[in-house]
Amino acid sequence: MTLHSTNPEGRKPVIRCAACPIADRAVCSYSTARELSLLEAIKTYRTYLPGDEIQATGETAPQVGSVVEGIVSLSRLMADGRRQMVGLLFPGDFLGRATRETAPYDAIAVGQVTLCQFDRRRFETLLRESPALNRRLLDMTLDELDAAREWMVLLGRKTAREKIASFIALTARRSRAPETPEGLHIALPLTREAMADYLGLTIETVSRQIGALKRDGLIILIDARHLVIPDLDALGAEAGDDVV
Amino acid sequence: MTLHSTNPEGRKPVIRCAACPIADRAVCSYSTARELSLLEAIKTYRTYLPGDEIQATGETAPQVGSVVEGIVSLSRLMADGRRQMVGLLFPGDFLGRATRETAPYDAIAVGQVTLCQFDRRRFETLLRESPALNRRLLDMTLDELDAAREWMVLLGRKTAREKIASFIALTARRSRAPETPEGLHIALPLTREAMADYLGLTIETVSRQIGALKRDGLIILIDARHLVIPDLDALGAEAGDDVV
DNA sequence: CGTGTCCTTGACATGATTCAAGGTACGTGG
DNA sequence: CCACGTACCTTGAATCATGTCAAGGACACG
Repeated sequence: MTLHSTNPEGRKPVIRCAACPIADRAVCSYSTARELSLLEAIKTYRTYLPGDEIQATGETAPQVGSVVEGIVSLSRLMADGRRQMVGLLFPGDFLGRATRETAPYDAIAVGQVTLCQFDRRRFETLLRESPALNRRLLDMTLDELDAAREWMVLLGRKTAREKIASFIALTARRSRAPETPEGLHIALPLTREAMADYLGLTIETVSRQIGALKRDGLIILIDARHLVIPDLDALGAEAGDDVV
Repeated sequence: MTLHSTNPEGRKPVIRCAACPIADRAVCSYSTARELSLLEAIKTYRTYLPGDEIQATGETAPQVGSVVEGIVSLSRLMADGRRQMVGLLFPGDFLGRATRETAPYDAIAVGQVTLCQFDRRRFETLLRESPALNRRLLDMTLDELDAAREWMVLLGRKTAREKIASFIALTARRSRAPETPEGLHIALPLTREAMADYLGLTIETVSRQIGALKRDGLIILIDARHLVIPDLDALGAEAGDDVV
């Protein structure tokens, strides 16, 4: 089945697990070769275009799976249109909840996304028999919980400037940024609007605070979505985190 | 943590699991009688006084366990003294992480607290062999993650008035409040300061918004810590949540 | 009583939002 | 190839919600 459509959205040929780029971080990373072959038998790949809604609030998802490429945002929309992002999934992260049918937030593709998906019920069956999958899922959920709690501190107590500095520092950590003589070169994966929704700000405030960090020499803007961090420690100091 | 021999802080006689008030909600609620007897063999009870630090940020906890009575707050303290609460544990909730040695936040007793504790390493041994415990822990962690994400929406996007209304409505839901002819009668478990830390506000703003809800007839204050909700739906409408 | 903790209220300051305008980059159709 | 539309981003001025600072009240406890 090596048929590609012109549209990048849709099903894709299955990659062998042995060659999977996220094999060391994904939900299957504790699994034995035998278990991998069971997973391999039920997995399908699927790609989404930027802005595609992968799953809507309250919608029953027939599939769960791992993010292989790209970034997925999880966000909650209030009745009057206010939106708050509640999570950002990077490659290796798990999307969907094996033991729940629905999720109380929207999953939206940020940029182009490839997922390695499993039928939810078949995955759940495997889960019931596999301590390795169970344990891995628990560990990943604990990591997500830690990340959510760290974000609660940011949302509840940090200033706009600290929020922006935190986000840029986080991006630098998450994307192995190439180091040049001038500093770390990073690409911002989100639009100003998505950043605002992640940080609990408006897009104007995001724009102004990025401008302020630039004026203060903490970042060097190449264009709206690319920048250089001359001194990551100095930027981190603006983020208001105590040493962890 | 010093162990006082004087009541009420310290070790307590072990209650039989069969008579446990949180048996239906705790981490052991999926377990068979046989497994319960294994847990019973390693459990100890311990009580804490209001304000006691049950576990400090980064401190290695030799014990994990369930909240039996009282409320435990989880909070993060920033270097300059700003504090953000990142979770509230009610009876039945699990404190501590079986697969991690430390936690990045302080656990503090709100009011008097009784815990049913297990030695972390022995608990982990049981966990490795028990699908029921594993599954229950995963489900509870997913619930905590949902709660954390709901709180992110509150912290990032709600107004002070919505935050207060949300908190009072949450308290009404969590504590089976007695219904009187005038409405639901509830006790606020937190001081103004703790509410402020939970909601990402200052204590003055908390106090003013409670006053505003009172003036608008949405709540009737009995004293600073006790109030009546004449119409929970009306209060809920102030909380800014869409129907869930 | 006096002292400490918790809570409330007022006056004022300020950080972030809102409203408004314009700029840049990019793709599409004429 | 250019004009146009659209999405994304920036900037300024005014407003407003919330924080800050300050004072005092209520209550419990020794």
